[in-house]
Amino acid sequence: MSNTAKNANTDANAPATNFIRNIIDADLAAGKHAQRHWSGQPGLAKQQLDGELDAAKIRTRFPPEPNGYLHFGHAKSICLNFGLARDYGGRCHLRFDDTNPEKEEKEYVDSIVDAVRWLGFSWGDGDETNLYYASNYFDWMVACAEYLIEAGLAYVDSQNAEEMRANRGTLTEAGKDSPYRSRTPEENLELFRRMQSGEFADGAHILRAKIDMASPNINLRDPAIYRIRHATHHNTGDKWCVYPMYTFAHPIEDALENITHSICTLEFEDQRPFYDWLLDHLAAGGLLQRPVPQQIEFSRLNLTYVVLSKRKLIQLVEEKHVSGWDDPRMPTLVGARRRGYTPDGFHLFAERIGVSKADSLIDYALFEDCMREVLNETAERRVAVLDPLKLIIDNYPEGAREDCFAPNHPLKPELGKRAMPFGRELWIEREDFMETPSKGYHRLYPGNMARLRYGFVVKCVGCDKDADGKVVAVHCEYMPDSKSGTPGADNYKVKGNLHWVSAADAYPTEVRLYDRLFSNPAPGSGGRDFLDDLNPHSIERITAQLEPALKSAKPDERFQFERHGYFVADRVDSKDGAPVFNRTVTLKDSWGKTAK
RNA sequence: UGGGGAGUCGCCAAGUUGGUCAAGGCACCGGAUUUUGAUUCCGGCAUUCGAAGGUUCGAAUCCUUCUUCCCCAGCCA
Repeated sequence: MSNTAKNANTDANAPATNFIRNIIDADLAAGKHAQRHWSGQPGLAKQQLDGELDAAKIRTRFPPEPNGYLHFGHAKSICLNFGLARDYGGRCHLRFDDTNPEKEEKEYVDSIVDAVRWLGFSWGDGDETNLYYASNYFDWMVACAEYLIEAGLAYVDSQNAEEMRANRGTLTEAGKDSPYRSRTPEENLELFRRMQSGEFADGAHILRAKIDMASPNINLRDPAIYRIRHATHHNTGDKWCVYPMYTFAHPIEDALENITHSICTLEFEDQRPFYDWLLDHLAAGGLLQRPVPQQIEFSRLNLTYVVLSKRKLIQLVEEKHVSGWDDPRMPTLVGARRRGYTPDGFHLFAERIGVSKADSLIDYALFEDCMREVLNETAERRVAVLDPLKLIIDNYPEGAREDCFAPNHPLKPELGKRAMPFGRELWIEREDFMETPSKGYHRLYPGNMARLRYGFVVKCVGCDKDADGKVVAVHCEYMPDSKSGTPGADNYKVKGNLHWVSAADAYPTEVRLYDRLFSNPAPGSGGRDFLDDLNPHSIERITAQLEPALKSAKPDERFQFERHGYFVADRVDSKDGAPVFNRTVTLKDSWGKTAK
């Protein structure tokens, strides 16, 4: 058969193919990167060439700016970059792109390291390698800048910001050359050195690449590459008062680190010509090793019912629409962790959404389904009554108690069973009783039989109501020979199956029922303020009655509360022996859909 | 009006050397199993690939025109 390619594509275990993998496959086949040398550390060509051939087949990198918390969009990029390195026998570097001292903080560095680790990735051998900072490359970057100056490819401009903007032209009109554009290399070098020495105020001068002020691509109209900033940097302190721009710094960072495939989002596509221009000149000058890295762009993640823009996320936190960056409703990784979402769920999600260059809006249901899929496999089952209604078994002896046994995981009998105390008075869900049942309802209603899961079959005989007509207790009679696990228990054929908790043994505690933060699939669409689309019911705090075993749940421990969904013991608010729970995601509910 | 990208089922997304190729997932709709109305399991779900022309024996894949959407005028990244 000659259709192995086809079969590879239909193999469920094969990683999904995408345009980036196609590029890498082709590069590998051509041996494009096979001759790169690697000294074990980032460095200029001279240093790298002294090293061995790079053992890493490819090198990718995840390059966050440490100026905020990572969110779901970053998770996509992390899974992509680290996943590619893993699958191709390569390395993925964690690199902090910290070239702007005014925005970046150490605190964010730590939280980003945590988040990437939480997702299950590591960047080197023993985590001590391949964790880099762009700010550690400043000496090399200055060398690159000075090379450009000497080669007549960069100049110091002394226009102020407004003049520069005015002379940049517009989308349809060419820009005008700066009056300082023709300074000699000697003059430029001297000025650039004086910029470095701290002689000038912020904004007095700026180093620009000398390309073409009439380029139809605005990014090529002599882009700024080095600016004066008298600011303390989180990593380099006060060593520098000039800092490179992203445009200039990023390609060099990639090249110094032997990155083969520099993957970024679509908005950087226009900058690729400069990326290539820069690296080609620096390689031609012998500063950087060839082949130089290749920038590849993919479309960023958009999710229904979610906002991912940094500005909006900050606004949610600062205006207290959420409790903080780690609010379980936030699409941040710290929020996801508190919510109970799992790293494996993110991996699955990243795999399923794929990678392409088309603008996309992923259905949040897909994300939730991924989480359910891994949680269904991994989470132990427990019982919780979220909206308690008293069930009294009239024919069960007062004061009597016995144990019922429930499997911890229906798919994994090896996880054993646990005892659940059973007694005359139980808590059941209010919605598991209807005085006058709707069509198709097969739980408790007068005259109907249903099984108390893992316990007995009971027959509903009536209910008690208060003065307002509200049901306050349900009465039933149990069938003593129907106990789950005993011979003959299956003689009773009932459709209804409800969960319950012994009232005398229950552990009452707070449970937060989280739902989507926004009620509109596209928050803020149609010109509305996105805050107007906030879902007023995104959190509901209730006191639930849980089975006693749940009292010893540890923070971050995840469970399926049967018939409800997946819950996690909150890592922040749980006390020892007194956990509170967050709902991660509900179970699918085909009845709830049709019944309402 | 300049430049750069993208338009394949409700949502993603394979396919891009033209020939049973319209994969797969989510959603949805059936039906079977089920002590979670969950899971699992079967089955259904694009004569059509933004539109219109053209080339060809044959096109989602080539050509032409048109159209819609996204990004770019920070000394942010």
